Amino acid sequence: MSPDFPASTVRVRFAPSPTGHLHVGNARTALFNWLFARKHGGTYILRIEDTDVERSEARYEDQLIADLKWLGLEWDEGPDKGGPLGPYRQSDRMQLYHDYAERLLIEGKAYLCFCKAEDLEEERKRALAEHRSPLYSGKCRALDPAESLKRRAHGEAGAIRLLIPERPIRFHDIVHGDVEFSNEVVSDPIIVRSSGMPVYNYVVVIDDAEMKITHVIRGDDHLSNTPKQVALYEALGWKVPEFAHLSTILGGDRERLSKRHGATSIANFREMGILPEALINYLALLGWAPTGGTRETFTPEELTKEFSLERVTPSPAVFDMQKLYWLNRHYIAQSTPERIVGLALPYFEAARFIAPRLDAASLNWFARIIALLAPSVDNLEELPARAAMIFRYDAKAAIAAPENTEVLKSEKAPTVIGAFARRVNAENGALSSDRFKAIVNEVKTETGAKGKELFHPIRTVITGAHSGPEFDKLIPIIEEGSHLQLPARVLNVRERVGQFAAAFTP
RNA sequence: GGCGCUAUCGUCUAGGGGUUAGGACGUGAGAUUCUCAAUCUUAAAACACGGGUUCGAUUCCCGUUAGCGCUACCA
Repeated sequence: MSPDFPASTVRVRFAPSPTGHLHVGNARTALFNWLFARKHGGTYILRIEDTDVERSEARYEDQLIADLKWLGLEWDEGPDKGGPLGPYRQSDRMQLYHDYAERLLIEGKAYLCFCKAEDLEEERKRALAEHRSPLYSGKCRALDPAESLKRRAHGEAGAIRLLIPERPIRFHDIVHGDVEFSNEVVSDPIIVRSSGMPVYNYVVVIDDAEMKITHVIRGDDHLSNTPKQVALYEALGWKVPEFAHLSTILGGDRERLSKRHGATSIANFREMGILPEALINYLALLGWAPTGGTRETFTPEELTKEFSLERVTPSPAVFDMQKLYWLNRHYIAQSTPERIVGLALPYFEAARFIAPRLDAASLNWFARIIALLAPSVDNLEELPARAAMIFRYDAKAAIAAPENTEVLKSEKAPTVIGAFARRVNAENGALSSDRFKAIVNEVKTETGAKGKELFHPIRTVITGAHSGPEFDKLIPIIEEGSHLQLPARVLNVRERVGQFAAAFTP
């Protein structure tokens, strides 16, 4: 905890650009801001940074808000909620940026620059080619301010540049410690484009200061921008906030996590059936560890209690899907069965295994399938594939499947299948799991097959695969399913055996 | 190119001037099960390299290397 900021005054913000889906890096930044605010009884603000008009879209803002809410990271002030220091969308704050820029101009802390963008680009390229730093020459720095103002009044378009003082810029970062940049590498940055549109590094300072942000917690891709921003705070005579720059999240190849690494947006994880508490828990462990470093599972409340920015690691972290899955399995097991059933339903509807709005009997039956399969999946999206052998049965495909050839070509397979089929056909009514067991025992005695050589062929006949869930629970589910109204009728055991026997020629 | 940030098992990390360098995921083995998955038990697995400082360095300092970021009238 920072001694400079009494608990009640802590104000932090998450400030995404609505230019795409919320991805894991941003979500982790949002989470750490949220945790820090909650921990200190502070205020958590959502601000939309839409100054890049070409890339910003309203639909992304809605998506962002939906993703954040799904994660449970509710904010206290924001564009949808309002608050005392709004508006919370940068496109609604243009007058403010304009006013402060004029003030800086009048006070001589900034100056007008009439250099052409093409010329600057040319200069830049030349500097790079000659292995020099591509810094602004400072040409317009020498212009007479009064003269510049006059030129602007006459319609000449000019950008506004901040005057960087001739001394090193220092600031403190909670995760990186003291950081120092030479003023020579900053060079007078443009704060307002010649079009009148202010740039990010400028508006972020105006907004953070106006919104009384005490701790700027964001990705470390902004670390190199921070000296510009600190210079701006100082030019405006404002208190510089505390910074905490969070490390980058990388993919398995140690490159910055991106779409080609697979699922990276929060929406992706939700769609694949990752529970929000699992994702929150995983994200918290990416770059942070509790005191002692031996505990892995935390509810959001527990995280709030344990969290501290001082324990955030500065080094980049590789995203590990397997560990996320492990946490997801943990939270699936912790969840109520009703919740998992509710979350699983849409996947089965999409697979056309069930129709929307199940009747009570079907729902009850469905819940038993989920109870049987959910404990062993990484995510909910895997469920329909695991349950497919209940809903669909294709004897010919099972016989043709390469992974079954070893089982079906085994010495005892034909006799086991024959003996099993004969007995199942002799049964009347639904096959109970006790009757099933008795039949298997009789087949065992008759054929002398036991263990895998007995069960693998039987399992293949019933499910089309030689591995799967326990028969004890599976047999009743299949039998009862055959009486339900479903998009495609579930075949009972006898029907399966019949179809298999008809198609099977040893 | 310049500047900055980073460096403990494959991965996420704890730790810290003297430790059997701890935990977790994953991996291997065993248990359980007809089987697969899950689960439980268990094992293997790390201080990037080179110089200092020190009685002693993985830990502190400096370099090297590597990775990443910034270097825009993008955010």
